[in-house]
Amino acid sequence: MSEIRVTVVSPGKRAEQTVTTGTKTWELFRDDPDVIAARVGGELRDLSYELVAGDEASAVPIASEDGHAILRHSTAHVMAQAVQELYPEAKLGIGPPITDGFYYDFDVPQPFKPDDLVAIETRMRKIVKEGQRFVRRAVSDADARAELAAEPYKLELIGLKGSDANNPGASSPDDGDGIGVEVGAGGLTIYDNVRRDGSLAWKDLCRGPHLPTTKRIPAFKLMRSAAAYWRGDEKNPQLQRIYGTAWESKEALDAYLERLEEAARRDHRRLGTDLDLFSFPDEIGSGLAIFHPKGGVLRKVMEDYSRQRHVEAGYQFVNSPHISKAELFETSGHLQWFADSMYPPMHVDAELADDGSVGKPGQDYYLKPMNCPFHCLIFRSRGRSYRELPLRLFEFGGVYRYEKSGTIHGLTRVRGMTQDDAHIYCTRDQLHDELTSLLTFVLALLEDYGLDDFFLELSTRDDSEKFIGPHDIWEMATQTLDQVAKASGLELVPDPGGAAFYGPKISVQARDAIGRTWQISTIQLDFNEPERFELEYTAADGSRARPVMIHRALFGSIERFVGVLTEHYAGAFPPWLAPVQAVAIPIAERHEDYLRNVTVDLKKRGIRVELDASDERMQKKIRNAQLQKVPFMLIAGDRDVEEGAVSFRYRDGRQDNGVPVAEAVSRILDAVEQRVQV
RNA sequence: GCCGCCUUAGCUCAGUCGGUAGAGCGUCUCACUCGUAAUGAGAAGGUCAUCGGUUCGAUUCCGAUAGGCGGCUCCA
Repeated sequence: MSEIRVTVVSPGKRAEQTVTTGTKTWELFRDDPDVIAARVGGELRDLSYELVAGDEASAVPIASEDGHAILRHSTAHVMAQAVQELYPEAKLGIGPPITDGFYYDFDVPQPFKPDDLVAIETRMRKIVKEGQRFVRRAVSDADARAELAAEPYKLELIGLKGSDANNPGASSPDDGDGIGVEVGAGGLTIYDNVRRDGSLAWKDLCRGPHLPTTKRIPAFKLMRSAAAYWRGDEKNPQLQRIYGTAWESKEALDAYLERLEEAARRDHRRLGTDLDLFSFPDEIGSGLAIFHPKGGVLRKVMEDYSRQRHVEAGYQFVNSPHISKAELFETSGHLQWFADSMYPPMHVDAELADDGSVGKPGQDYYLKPMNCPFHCLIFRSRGRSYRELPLRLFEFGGVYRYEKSGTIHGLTRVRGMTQDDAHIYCTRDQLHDELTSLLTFVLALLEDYGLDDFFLELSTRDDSEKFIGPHDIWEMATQTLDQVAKASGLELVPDPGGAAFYGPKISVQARDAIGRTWQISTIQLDFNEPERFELEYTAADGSRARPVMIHRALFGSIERFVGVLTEHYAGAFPPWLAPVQAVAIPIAERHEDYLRNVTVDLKKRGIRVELDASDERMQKKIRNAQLQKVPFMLIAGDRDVEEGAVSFRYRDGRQDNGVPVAEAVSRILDAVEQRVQV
């Protein structure tokens, strides 16, 4: 038996160690029960990994990011075993860890019902209790095929892995489709689940690594089941997916569940009702919102401020109708590409002659899904000079899209919306500067709204045939977007192949209360419509040239932005946006007149203030204002009236007593003008 | 669009193993005039989403439609 040198790496420390050959990784970390795996030479390994000379190993604690992923992946295996024990006909899809949990897909004859999940969870607890070991075993492709002959989806994955050699981009371990979790870049491995008596309980094609045993799963819970298309493709069969979560302790699991409940409390759909902002009456139709007075004032403030900023940024304001003849959308191309997601046409003016023959053919009118064709017509309405460029046309344009029913979601995915839409026509030479200033404009505006939980996504073309337009402008525009985005210091997520067919795009992706992302701002180049509308301007040398067109929306849609902002602030909007900025609360009825004067003064200064003269006790009035998340409460009783003061209460419970009325007024005005949160 | 689940008062939800329904909050009325998150009493309010079927009888069982929720796909 010989000896080898290995290095144990821990934060800020490297310790060389001599061990005998055949030493397993777990022996390095035997003193720490929280260690469930190791990173050896950059690769995650099981604790049963046999060390070789020169290995550098660091511990992976269960509560780390890697540790969570391993724990959840292992829990997914336990779930799959439980499912196949209970439903032997179930075929395995994939089962990767995801943010805060894991899922596993199954092809089963009957979708899972809520009771099934309870049964599966019970069976999982039994498997955990059994303390089955996860045992890694390398297999050849041929052996894997033989062993997994009954698992058609696994066989397909093995086939995909084979094709990877020729097509590295097909499915790498890191492209987020979960397939890499099953089949790594190297040779295939199978993990056996082995009972304490040595018998084989279950096995799965898997890259690993895993926990040493199922006993090391401290806390887990199955969350829900849902259908998912195999390999994410609508044309493939739908599998039944079960989502679950797993944590290093019962406490961590409870904290996570509490976090979900907290998120539900900030859900804009709930707050929309609680704060009386908006609603979706069934009578109107799915995805069509009405804004109540408080939501209306929120929108008005947003729109007013947006208009002001657009004036400053050199935009011109235009308007266009909500409907148009089909011809316009044939010219723009929208009908060819997006007819399915447009509301069907209104056929008008058709007349039949007495003999039943067509007298007058009539016209098809469509609700507009986009504002750009109208703006192109404005550009084309007369001859344009290079001196007018960049021409920036802005409109709060109402558009309607017949989104698939299953995608409708509160204000964040609607069928009728208002875009803060503008189209910029410029020369190629102006493109770089225009994109640069645009992105600065976008980010500044988002900052004004206090939004900070977002990232940028750069959608570019790939080599496929679907993209049109000159390569050099694609390249230049993509580079410009990339440079400007990187200079912003924000996370920039590449989205290769995600561009629209007619141009590259940069978008701002905001996260909602439970982490779903929604596109808000977008800046998009369009090499298509100037062509289709034959847009031209006269250049300095008298020649005719085609402008480049930029689509851009900052809120994206006002509706979605209201939804995102509502969740961002959990309904506690900063004073400048708050539907009601201050409530005056008299301690007794005799203090009403005094406070009424204060509110009159505030209203004159443009503050949205209400006097609560209801028949309630003042404690109840404070509670009501608190629940409505009103930023400021001005409370007055005998002492305040005597002193010409108010008790100035913030919605977080802070309070300053005896604040002179003038100071109270200026505090409110300042907060509103500075657009600060309080 | 696909899969599953759901729809009872303005809101949040009980309930009826098939015999047409309750609570809390909110609303209205009255009393109380109160010092920092719920004063008390009373009243009104529901064709149990809609339509069809089964049944002596349907809010309850079945089907369809609409709407919602969670995913998947999609998102110009």
